[in-house]
Amino acid sequence: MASNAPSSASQSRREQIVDTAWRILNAEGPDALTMRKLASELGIKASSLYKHFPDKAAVEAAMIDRGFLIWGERARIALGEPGDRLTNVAAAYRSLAREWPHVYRLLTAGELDRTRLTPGIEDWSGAPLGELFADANTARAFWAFMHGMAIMEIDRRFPPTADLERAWSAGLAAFASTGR
Amino acid sequence: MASNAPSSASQSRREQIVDTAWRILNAEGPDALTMRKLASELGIKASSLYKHFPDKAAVEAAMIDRGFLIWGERARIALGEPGDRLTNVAAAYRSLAREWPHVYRLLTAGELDRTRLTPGIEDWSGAPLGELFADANTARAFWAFMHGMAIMEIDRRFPPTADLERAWSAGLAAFASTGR
DNA sequence: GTCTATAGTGGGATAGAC
DNA sequence: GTCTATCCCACTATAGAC
Repeated sequence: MASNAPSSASQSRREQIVDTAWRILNAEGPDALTMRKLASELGIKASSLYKHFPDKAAVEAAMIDRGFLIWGERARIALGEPGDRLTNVAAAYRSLAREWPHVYRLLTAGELDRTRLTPGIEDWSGAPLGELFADANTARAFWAFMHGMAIMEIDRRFPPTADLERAWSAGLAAFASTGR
Repeated sequence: MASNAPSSASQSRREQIVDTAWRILNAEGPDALTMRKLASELGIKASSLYKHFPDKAAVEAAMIDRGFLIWGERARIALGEPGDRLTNVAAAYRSLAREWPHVYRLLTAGELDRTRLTPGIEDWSGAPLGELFADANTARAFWAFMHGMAIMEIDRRFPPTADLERAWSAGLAAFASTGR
């Protein structure tokens, strides 16, 4: 799978910072993502970061922006692929969570300060789900199912003996038989 | 609804501490739950807490134990009530999250250090869900649906215009038509 | 845009007396 | 079981020089 998180083309300093923050969060988790560590990985001092971002929350918001962008792109790709669209979107969603579990939690856990995000990005990233069902309520229920499966998998909340492929299939079967 | 979190009978000091921690977490969120604050609400000094719990994580584990106990009790009550069992269990689950959102997050978000919990409490609390479906995989999918709905509601991830009652109903309808 | 230096905050936890 | 006193840590953020 092509990883579209760390772009390798020439980047602005801001993009470099977000890339590095993404990498740290992914590799070592949220406690490791400090302004000191972030600066250190970039070879500068923490105080220098404040020339590029007003505060730490702004760095995190930029990561969330990027995450929503990636999800929206992948969801649209999944809709265009051959086969069952529900299955394809679910597979794309799950693989995102498994690929970047810490980033996935940053994107989805807790309340969201939408004033710091690119306007409309959240709706844009979720729009493909609306195309899967005739009814918006069913689309939301399906979204909740996918998120529940994804977050419980990466948080290891299912019993170790659980067969998650089959659990996904069971949920997909339930929603497949509903108003589409 | 009877609130069974803060017991009012005579309590051990440990129980008093867990009660108070539960109340603080609920009222002010996780950042407010510090050992200093917890002690202050009890009228003692933070250092005294360490005579009752080895560290802060042990206090949190005791809260999680209590949360699982409450959920297991309520789920069993819901199974015994008249009407559709799927609907009743879902309503009990949702009301738990809405009643104590911060505690709900403590119970369900992130990885869980099971070595600190009462052995078996997690399985015991989740067992009633297994009785709702013939297939364990469908039960897990339904669990994920409920958790997704609950956490996204308290984290305010649905659009403000969303009708959550109808989204719950749509999901319940999907699972109702599946192998029971 | 980077540095040095530092302010300011708050937290978890321990030692030892009573 | 509670206290006082204290340690030690880590973090975000700012001021001002270069």
